[in-house]
Amino acid sequence: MDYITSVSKPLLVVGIAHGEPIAIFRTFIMKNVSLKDIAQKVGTSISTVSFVLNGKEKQVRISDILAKKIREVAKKEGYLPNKMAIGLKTGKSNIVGLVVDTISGRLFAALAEVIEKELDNHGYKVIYCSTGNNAKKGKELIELLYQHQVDGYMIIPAEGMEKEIGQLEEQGKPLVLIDSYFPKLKTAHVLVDNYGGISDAVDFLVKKQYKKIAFVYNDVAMIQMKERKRAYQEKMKGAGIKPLADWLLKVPFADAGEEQALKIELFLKKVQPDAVIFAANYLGIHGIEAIHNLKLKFPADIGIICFDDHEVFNLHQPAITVVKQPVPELAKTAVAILLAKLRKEPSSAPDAVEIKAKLIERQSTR
Amino acid sequence: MDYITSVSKPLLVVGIAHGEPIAIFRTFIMKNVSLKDIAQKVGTSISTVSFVLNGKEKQVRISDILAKKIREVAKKEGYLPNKMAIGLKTGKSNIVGLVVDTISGRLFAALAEVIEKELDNHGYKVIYCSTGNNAKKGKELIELLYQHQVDGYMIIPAEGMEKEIGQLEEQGKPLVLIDSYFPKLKTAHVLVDNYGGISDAVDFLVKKQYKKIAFVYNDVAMIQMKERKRAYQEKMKGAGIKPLADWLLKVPFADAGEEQALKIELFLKKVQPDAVIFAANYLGIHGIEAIHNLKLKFPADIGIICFDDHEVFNLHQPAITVVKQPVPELAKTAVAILLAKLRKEPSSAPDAVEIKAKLIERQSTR
DNA sequence: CTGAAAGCGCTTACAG
DNA sequence: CTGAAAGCGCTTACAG
Repeated sequence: MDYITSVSKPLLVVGIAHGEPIAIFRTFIMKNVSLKDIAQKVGTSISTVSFVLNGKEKQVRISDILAKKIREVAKKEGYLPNKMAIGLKTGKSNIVGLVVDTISGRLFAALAEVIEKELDNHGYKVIYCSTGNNAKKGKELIELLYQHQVDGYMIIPAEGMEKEIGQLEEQGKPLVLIDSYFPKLKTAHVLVDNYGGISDAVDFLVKKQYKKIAFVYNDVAMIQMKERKRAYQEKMKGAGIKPLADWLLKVPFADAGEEQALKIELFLKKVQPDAVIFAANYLGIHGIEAIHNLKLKFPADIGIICFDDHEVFNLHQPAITVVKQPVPELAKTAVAILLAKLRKEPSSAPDAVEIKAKLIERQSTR
Repeated sequence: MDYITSVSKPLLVVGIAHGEPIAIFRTFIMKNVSLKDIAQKVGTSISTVSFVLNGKEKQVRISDILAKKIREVAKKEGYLPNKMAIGLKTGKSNIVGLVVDTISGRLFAALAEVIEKELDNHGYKVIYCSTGNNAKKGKELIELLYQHQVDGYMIIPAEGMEKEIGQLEEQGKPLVLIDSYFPKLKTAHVLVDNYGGISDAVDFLVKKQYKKIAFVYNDVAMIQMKERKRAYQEKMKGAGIKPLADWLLKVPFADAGEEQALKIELFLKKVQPDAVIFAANYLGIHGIEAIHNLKLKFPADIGIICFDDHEVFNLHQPAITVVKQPVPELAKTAVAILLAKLRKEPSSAPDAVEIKAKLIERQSTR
């Protein structure tokens, strides 16, 4: 590790706040203060303290003086309830588990921000976990969340998670899937209108007189990708163009980035399409790399359009035309469904929602 | 919501797995099976079951037959230990809390992936939380993690979290800061060599004969940004160039993206530097927008260099020269420090590490 | 070799 | 108006 430039070993710091008098910190120090401690200090019982601190003093008719005293002491001592104990007792955690495929994906980042904010407004915290599209990890994570008594689940499902998701459902756990679902299960889900999005892309390219339109997708055998592919094939046929088998390129999801770019490069070189649809944003990114490497220019040499937007596409010169997923709407809708389930409301809203994607024309098509 | 395209209300699914016989699911169903249940089924005591399931059968000399039986029943019943109960009893959760500023940032995404994998190898799961650079939220999140008996903390500190971080330290909680730290506290931390990184950038530009080098930074009053600014000022002076006050632009972190781009645009228009250093990657992204809007070309009209890499910079044409943070090394080092603390090892490694950044020349400078 | 019992920190009927 | 007590599901000395 010749990387390390400068190191220093800090002093052992015990109870000292550098530059600050220790007394100030003492007041706010987080100790393991329990209800028992407070009860003793105040000279009352644990139950009374619990009632007051949970705002149930009126129901149980505890005197204002006592209640006030209890609150004061709790504050002074810096009481923080032990969530483990509460969870064990009540079976509730006020936590929602969000399971995603990869944490570095754009979809996740955009989703997470909205979901965290929305759920926070309702008193729920979010735990994130990522499966890396690995079935075993997915199973483990769901079990882990289950063991931690998570109240609700939001899952971007991956291959191989069908069984665990089915089990959560059987248990009646509040659960909503995002971005995909398993057709065999009737789990609540919200996702983009994949079929419609790719249909729009094909229509758009056909109207622009593109003829040889290629389609680059991945090997994730989930409904969202299947729908995109189906839309491509049906719409092409509808336009009177029969796409040859070799106009389609399936890039393994697990391949390294450079490997994917290389495969796309070879594909484009061989097939020489006049336009390409990339069925996922990361494929589009690798596609741009490939096109750069081939020294092709777009839209002059080739037209491109990508399903799902990304910062890169907007900033690129020329900017890339995309089919944009309404990610904030997806997130909000999913949260709304989950909240209804958490509240055990007779969900008035539909439990299976598709939201339209929107084609945004930029400069990567003629 | 005219966005909604098609909706359908699934059947109520209770104990039915569509297309699969119910019996198959029954076997694996996640019930709330407890030690007590297993003890009853086997006809032994809770403690014996606990010992066996925790692999302590040898220590306590439980007969192989009994142990085997217990394991069988546990498996058949789908026993999953209640982590709340374990946590309450042991005070351990096997969870590490990772607190970041924003979850959609590149730094977070790259860090999270490495951290999750490394900690997973050691039996720890990760909970992510984001503060949105809001001091109040930061405080709440640390408290929340504390209440959930998290075993260790990895924190990208933001302004206003000093007190809580000091408290964690006083409590002797395993804790390591990433990307920044508070000079007054001696908390373990690992970050990039900010001073060296910007120094290299200035040297590089000076060597390329740039004279009027501007510096765009933000108002986050944390050490990492202060160091970057200090490096700019000192190195410019060292090169015999006295940067005027108006060569520096401080962009409020809280501003919306377009607002930031606009401020940078006006700044560049007014100051007309021949090169700009952007002190954070998102500033560079807004800077590129601004430069596009001004119809300037780089490197012809202006040279640019950005602290911290981003997908956008590599894919942009021309690609942007950057000072790259060694994010995986940061993450690995931080995890190593934290693990030592979790194991209560007399940390042999240094507790304060700076890792060198690396200048990557691309095409945005002449 | 195995079990009864205490206790982690809470909540919440129940009794007074 | 307030307190004693049971119990959530575990772990772990302790006793036999």
